[in-house]
Amino acid sequence: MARIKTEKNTTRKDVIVSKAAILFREKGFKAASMRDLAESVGVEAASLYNHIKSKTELLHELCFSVANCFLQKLDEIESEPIPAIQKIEKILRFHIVEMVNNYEEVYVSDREWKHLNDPYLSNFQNQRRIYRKRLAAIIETGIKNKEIKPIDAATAVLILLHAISGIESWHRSKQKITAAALEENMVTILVGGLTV
Amino acid sequence: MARIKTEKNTTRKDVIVSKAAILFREKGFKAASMRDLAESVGVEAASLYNHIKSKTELLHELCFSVANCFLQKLDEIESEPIPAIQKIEKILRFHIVEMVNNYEEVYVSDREWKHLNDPYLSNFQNQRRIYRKRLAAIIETGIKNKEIKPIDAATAVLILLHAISGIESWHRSKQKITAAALEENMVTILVGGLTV
DNA sequence: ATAAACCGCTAACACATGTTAGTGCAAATA
DNA sequence: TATTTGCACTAACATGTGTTAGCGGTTTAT
Repeated sequence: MARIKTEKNTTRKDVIVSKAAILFREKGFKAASMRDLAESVGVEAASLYNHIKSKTELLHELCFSVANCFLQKLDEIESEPIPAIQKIEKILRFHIVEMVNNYEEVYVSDREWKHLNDPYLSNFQNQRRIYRKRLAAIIETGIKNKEIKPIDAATAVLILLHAISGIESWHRSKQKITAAALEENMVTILVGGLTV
Repeated sequence: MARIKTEKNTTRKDVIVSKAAILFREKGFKAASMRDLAESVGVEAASLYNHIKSKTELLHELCFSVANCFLQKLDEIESEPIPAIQKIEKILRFHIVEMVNNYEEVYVSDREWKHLNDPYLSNFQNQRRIYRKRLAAIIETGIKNKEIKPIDAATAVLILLHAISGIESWHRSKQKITAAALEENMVTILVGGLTV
């Protein structure tokens, strides 16, 4: 009957959500059972329900906390008075750092959102669509200003975002280069690929 | 008691595998049930087992047929007497075309292989690792020959492969540019990003 | 110290899952 | 035509699933 151990400023629910992220990443949302999660938290499955409403609630929390984090940063960067290509680079770096540091959450948000239920699902998809449109708009500005090659902006966004999700492979690989080196390499290739 | 309809030179198993690809892509392997699959084939769930051994067998078939296809092409391109950067471009174009044309299969192979069981799982992971090493070797040759920027080859591979898997978004999007335009844009950005 | 809130437990549920057994019709083969 | 094989069906099973009910102890607040 040992309680879930919490560190300072974290609720027991936080602990569960964060263990869920790890589990959902490694097995996928559907394949991860509440009994698995319970075991990794150190408790019986039914006990989880003293803290959460349902399994999907865990997915909501993960998906939307990640989405909000990126949206907020985009707001910030969009309003800075710098060239478009620098905005793109900043956003790219932020994505990379987030993917490196909050791997589990970001990965789950990226790959498992399909299993959200409406209305969360449509909501999430909308947010995502709008986010990409805003990125595309920045790129188009850069193209107008001759900072960026005249390419299809939507395609560029697609490449950027998916390349970032490739950091998953870096996380899993044995001989990792440092996170900083990874970041520089990615920026070199991707920003280099966009720049005129 | 209507039989599964087959077209010329396709077995009933082929029909099942190919419906499975569609289903696995849209719901994920775990979330797609044999009853779902049966319905999409137009038959009762139990009837599927007259043609296949198990649900995972479907995943084997999909994953390894895609993997073999790419391996074979790599063999071919590797032995051509052309500069490294051109080899990379050729492979990239091949990946793009495959992802555009055999979307379901390639996507499933890329995202759902986690749910394979040993020994298939280790096998697949090995093939994948080796494939990436071979791509990295080509890039390293290109770096030595001053065709390609001095970047970390493994990171470049990771970006290339994941960028390609982003074609998923293109498939889903409403206002698609043409497949040919997509290919050119991707090559411009990615090969451009690698080239010195 | 007493009351109240918290929280982990056992037991159980309703249901979906992959899969097997066995039956009988229809197609292919002889 | 006769026979064998192919194949779809119904029924069922064993297991894993998310989740609820209700008990009793522990921590927190009064």
